Amino acid sequence: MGRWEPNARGRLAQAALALYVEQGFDETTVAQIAGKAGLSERTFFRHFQDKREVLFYGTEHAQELLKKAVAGAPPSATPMSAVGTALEAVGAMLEEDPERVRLRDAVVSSKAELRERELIKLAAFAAAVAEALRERGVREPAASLAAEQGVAIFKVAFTLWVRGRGQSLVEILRQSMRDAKAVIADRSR
Amino acid sequence: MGRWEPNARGRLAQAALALYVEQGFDETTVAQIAGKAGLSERTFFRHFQDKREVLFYGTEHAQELLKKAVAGAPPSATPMSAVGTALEAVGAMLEEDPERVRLRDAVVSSKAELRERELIKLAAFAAAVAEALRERGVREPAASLAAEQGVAIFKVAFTLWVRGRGQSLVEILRQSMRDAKAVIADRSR
DNA sequence: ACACTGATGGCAGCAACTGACATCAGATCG
DNA sequence: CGATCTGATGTCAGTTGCTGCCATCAGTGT
Repeated sequence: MGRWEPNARGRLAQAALALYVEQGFDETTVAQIAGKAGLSERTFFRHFQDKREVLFYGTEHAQELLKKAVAGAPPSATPMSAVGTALEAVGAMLEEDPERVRLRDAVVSSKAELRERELIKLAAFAAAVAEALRERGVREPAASLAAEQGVAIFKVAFTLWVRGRGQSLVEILRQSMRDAKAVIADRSR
Repeated sequence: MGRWEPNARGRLAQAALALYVEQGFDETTVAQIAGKAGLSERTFFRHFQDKREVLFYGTEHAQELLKKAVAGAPPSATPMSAVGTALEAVGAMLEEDPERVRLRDAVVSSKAELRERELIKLAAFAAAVAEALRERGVREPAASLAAEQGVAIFKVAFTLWVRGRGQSLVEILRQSMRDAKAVIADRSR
């Protein structure tokens, strides 16, 4: 498969993040991003459906990780514990490059349209997890509930991690899961 | 407070829903909506930030309902039970005009951009509930967790209701909360 | 050399959205 | 009752995200 300059998508994503951080999302034009990546505006839209989507390059990978982790959990595992280990796997992945994650999060958090896109990615995660659970024999609505609960816990833990200092995301995740259990079991005031 | 024709916002929302249902979201132009409501395109954007936002007219009301229900729960109520009754209140409200809710849901579900907007509204609900819980003295992260869990349960229950037949939303909500408890307590396979 | 395929660029065009300015209905005041 | 003031609306121009269409160019296989 012949190419011109390799990894056009990656170059676009990198250029976009840099420009969004530098001058803001609204103030950045797609033409600028494309130019910085050495491509035309038209080509940008061949690689990303949106001006926003470019910030979520790599998301599919995390989703695959989730599905495989759920599928690979021991048969004895309960739905919630399978989801828990899957979330920890994603958490560990994010901790490999925390600076980049925080930078991206700062951009995303600054604009409502970007938060929207993030939420739909999380919803897709939940759907993928629910499907993986169903393939393990978990029935509805337990599958969807476990998946949604897991993602909800992840959201809270991730926020704590980003806004906090140094503490390990995986640790925060484990603690949040314990807290969630207590809350939903009405063992909390 | 003088007006020309009263309730411009409501007229725009109604016209928009009708056109979105009739000819689809993408095929409908803002100028058409404005025209149908007897207003100009520019004025549409004075009432709604977006072409999408018009579908979520009335959301603030539901959010107020949520906050008041949480605030009004008896002091002895646990966070999760306070959230539960608040969700039931919203569920009951939706059941007052099920046809309209289903119609709106059909439009929203048909387009990713609209689902995005819906998700951010739900996130706003969660944030409002968490705040109301904090004002009851619930600490973090229990407040956020209870709120997020509640919204996650609501999402699942609402989907079951819309896709199902006749069954009461409030009933489905109650059952889903029981299911969620079992799932997260690992009492489910 | 030749055609073939897939990635790219260029261009035209629509529609969403914004800013600036004029205008008009109705309330308030003298 | 008329002048004025305020807020909602209309008009117009302009930017930009995004799409369709067609030409072109890099690299592959024949």
